[in-house]
Amino acid sequence: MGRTTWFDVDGLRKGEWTAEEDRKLVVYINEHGLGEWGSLPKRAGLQRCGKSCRLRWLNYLRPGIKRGKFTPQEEEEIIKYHALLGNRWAAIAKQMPNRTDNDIKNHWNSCLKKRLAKKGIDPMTHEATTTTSLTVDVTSSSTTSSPTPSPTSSSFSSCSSTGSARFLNKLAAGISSRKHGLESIKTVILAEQPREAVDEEKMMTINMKEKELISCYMEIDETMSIDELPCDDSTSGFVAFDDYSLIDPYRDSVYVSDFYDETEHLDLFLL
DNA sequence: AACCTTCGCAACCGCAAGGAT
DNA sequence: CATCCTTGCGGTTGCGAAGGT
Repeated sequence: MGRTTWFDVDGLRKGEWTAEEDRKLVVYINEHGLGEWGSLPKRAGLQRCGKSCRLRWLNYLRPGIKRGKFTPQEEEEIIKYHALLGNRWAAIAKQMPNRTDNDIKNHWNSCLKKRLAKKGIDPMTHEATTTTSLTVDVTSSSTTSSPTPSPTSSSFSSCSSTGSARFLNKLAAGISSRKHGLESIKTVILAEQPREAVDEEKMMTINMKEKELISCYMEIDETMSIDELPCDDSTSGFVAFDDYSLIDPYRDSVYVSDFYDETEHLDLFLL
């Protein structure tokens, strides 16, 4: 199975990889390590573009890749992480180190998405399609009507509420780093919003959201040990995503605890 | 047996972010 | 500061296999 082989205008080979090409790539990387994909093909004696080599290595040749059928447990994991992270396949793949993002994405698109839809669950919101979907947005007027938390009713969506998630994440990052006062954080973030997006009503909602976020953030005591962090707590709605960050799926937000101040960690969640 | 449709998956493409110059 | 280059990501496509009629 695969694509037919052809050559582009620069004489670079496209389409299916041969066993000989795979061998050359593996031998070269084993000898010289990763990096400099642009010049790698020439040095490895391959008539491919660097991008193609990189993809082949990451999705197929790299050691430790698990191939073949997904187990029910893996499928459950994908659904769980998709509910939290949306279509961020690379982020999901980081939680499942033996599977590639491409593999996960393919399995989701060809199988899991349809399966959820058949069950009456919206694959994007992970909510029952028969009930009204509640998606938090900075434009929403009410912030007090979060649904009863349950692992399958998350409204963490990467599409319908991208703006609000980005806003809240940046705010959380700003608070977390304590580099700026709240007002300056807000000013910076609002400057990034499209002009028409910041009307008076939205400002009020943002202010309300800000207070809500701060109060939520304060629930995390910096003196807490990792084990004491809220985890799948039906009262708070927090889900401990890893040792240092919490997701509040009902507010499309991520909170990073204060004792971990490397903001790059938060990048995983930025939409 | 022939044809059509769906599935599964490897690979491509365009875009964006970040670093180097 | 601007431009170029590299790397990484997500959406989409192409195509053989499998299944259905």
